[in-house]
Amino acid sequence: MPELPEVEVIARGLAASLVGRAIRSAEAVWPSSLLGGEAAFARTVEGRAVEGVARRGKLLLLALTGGRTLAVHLRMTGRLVHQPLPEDGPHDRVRLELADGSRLVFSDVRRFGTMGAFLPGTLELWDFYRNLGPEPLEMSTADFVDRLKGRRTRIKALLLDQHVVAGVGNIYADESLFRAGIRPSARGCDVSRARLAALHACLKDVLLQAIAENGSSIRDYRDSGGNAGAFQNAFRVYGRHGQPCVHCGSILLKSTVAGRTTSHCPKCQR
DNA sequence: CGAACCACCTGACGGC
DNA sequence: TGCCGTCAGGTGGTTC
Repeated sequence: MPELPEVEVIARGLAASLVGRAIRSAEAVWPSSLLGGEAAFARTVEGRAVEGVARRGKLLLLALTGGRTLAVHLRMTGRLVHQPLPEDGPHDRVRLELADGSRLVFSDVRRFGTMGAFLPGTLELWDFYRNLGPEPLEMSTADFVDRLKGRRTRIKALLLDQHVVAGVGNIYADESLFRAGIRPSARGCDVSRARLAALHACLKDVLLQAIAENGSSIRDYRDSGGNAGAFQNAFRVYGRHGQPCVHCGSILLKSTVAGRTTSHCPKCQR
């Protein structure tokens, strides 16, 4: 569910409401959602205060006192919500009771999401974290182009590969490729450097616009305050197969690329 | 190296 | 009403 923009919105919301608050206790309603054991998790976070909230790719990173890090990957249906008035939900997986009586809840219908607590210096040992590619909003266009240019893989699969670029998912892959006029099934090596540079610009544009609109809510996504986003109203291709292209009126096609449902315009994207 | 599958889970929706 | 197939913002592993 949440991709880079949604995770960024959540991180900003949590930074505003959580920094300075201490974790009194941790309760794992569904311990399998934790990386590592429940006891070690509780031991690492209990008594620690939140010093800052950041995002890396689709990962939420809460910096805790003592150099510890609480990392959360929401996968498809995860939510991380700060509740001033704690209220149990049917899909709560981990509940963190804060010293002021509020609660930080990690809930996740499909249970794909994970939460892990890391001691100083150990986050970098986690394969998923260590192998993340650069941030699309921070990397140079030259670096972006280089990472896609030499590859025979389909360009949409490259965008979705978190080792190539971190944070892009199905929505923003389709939307950025449409804006750049590139077919999702084109191979990286078959797209010119100029068009790859244009793709980087379009990707940054669409990510920034989505962040400005509080992310995209299709069914499950909610920000840290439990509110929906609005960028779903700005989709040009995602989920619109069978409907007319906003640019040329051609019927948008549906296909599968990298195992994911894909929508594109046969006329505007080459 | 690349692509096509399956797996992990639950819930919503459409067809019959 | 209810059963069944299909699909979903992600990632990881296997096989060919």
